Amino acid sequence: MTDDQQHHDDNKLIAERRQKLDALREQGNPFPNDFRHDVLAAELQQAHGEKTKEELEPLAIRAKVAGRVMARRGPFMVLQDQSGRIQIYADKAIQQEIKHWDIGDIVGVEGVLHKSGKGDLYVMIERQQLLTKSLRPLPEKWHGLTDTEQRYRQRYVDLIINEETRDTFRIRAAVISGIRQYLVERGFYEAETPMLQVIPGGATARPFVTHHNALDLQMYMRIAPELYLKRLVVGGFDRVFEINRNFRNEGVSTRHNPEFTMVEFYQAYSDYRDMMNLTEDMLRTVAANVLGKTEVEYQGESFDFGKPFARMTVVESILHFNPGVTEQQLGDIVEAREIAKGLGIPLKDSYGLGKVQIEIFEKTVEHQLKQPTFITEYPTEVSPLARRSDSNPFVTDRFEFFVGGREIANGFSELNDAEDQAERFHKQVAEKEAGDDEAMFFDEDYIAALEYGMPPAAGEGIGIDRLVMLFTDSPSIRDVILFPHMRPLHK
RNA sequence: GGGCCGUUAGCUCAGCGGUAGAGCAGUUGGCUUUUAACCAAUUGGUCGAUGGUUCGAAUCCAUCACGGCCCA
Repeated sequence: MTDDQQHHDDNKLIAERRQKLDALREQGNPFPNDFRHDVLAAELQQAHGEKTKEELEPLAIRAKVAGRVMARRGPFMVLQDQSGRIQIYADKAIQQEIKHWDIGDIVGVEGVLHKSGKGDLYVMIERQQLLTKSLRPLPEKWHGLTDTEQRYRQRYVDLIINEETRDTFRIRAAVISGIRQYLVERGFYEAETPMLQVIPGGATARPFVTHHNALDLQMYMRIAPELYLKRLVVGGFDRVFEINRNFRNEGVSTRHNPEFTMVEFYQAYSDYRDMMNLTEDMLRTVAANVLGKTEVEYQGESFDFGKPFARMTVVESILHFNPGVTEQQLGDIVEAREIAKGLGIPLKDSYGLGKVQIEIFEKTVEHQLKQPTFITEYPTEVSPLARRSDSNPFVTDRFEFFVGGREIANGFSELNDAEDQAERFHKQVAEKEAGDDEAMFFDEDYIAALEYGMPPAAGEGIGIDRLVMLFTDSPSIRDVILFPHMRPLHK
């Protein structure tokens, strides 16, 4: 596209700004990079916001601030930097000099800090520099950018204009660093395991398929880091974790994005009960540190991370939320199938009792688990990587964690019996061959690792996105992912 | 994949068969310690796209695109 066409395509607002930029070019480089701020807006507000005008004036505090012009109010402008906002004031002479500044421009300003009659801090401009000309007009100052599609497609605009969006991603960053700090303080090593895998393992899900040209090899985007992290436990990393993306080739919804962030961690010489205790303490700690409290307000409901989390088994929870159902019925494959059919759950012939129970659980219990709740004793049939319960081989030493009716975490005592693991893989392969494209592959090397011996261990994965949704009162997972996936626009 | 809803100025939205509108932003001027600053004037549009119905379509119908919510 030629310059002429480019200019022709601009609307009038952009064309006007482009003319100002052209004028700046004639005077020199319009994109200088020699201004250095020495303080952030929020630092000024925090240090001096409470001072009276009389207290502040004699101090004659000098400040260099830089940021984006967000509003104009007579001789004042509002500057926004990463930390917050500060006003700047231009006398008549300076006003003439900065007449070409537009809302959205990035500027640097130096002067003395003052307080206005109404009690707001401002920097009285002595020297000023336009650092970057903004060519596109920002959305409206009062309503901000509300169009969901544009907020997701142009997140940078959303971040400039909507403070709630900035807050959401600040909290996200704080949650991730809080979890990282919690684990590191307890002796966990952070690891990075392959995102490109030849055998996608560690979960039952449809993977993304890709191709490595040089090796001429079909590869998969990982669906979980689990099997690699447990190889590290075999290798002697008794406490290890990874915070990174998983990819699952599934639909998108308010709760699902094809790539999402998990923290997975493994701890040798511990079991699933230790993991539940750790989870409870970690989430309580992170909530307190990030939110300043342990009650979480979410979409009109309140969830209390301060109280001990409820714990019940899969069967107990089904009985609790289905008063007409008895434990005997749930334990019988024929009767359990009848119950599921009565609930309108489609069943495959291949489903065993454990799978049927979980279908009933997901349909009738999951969405009702509002307050923080651990559900334990998941059937072995649906837990191909978890250790069987010593007292009841039908179930595993596994739990899932729910808040607000959503699964947030999944953990278990690890299966470290190589022969049992091989058998479970064989079952998965049989299911895959029967048409279940979510079933697992047989991972020979993982079996080999277990044959070297993995210490008794437990591990867990926590869905970061869903946790951040809770902590930021976000109704959609897309609100907590900076650049959620969208269909490309044509042309 | 199915159902419902949406797409109009840079942004937020009215208009729902008869000349395309408002607020903010922009431009010009005034004011000059403002707080969604204010006052006056003013610019700005393939009404998502393509077909159709009609004397006449932003408006009704169909198809498509993109998005949202709910369901599978």
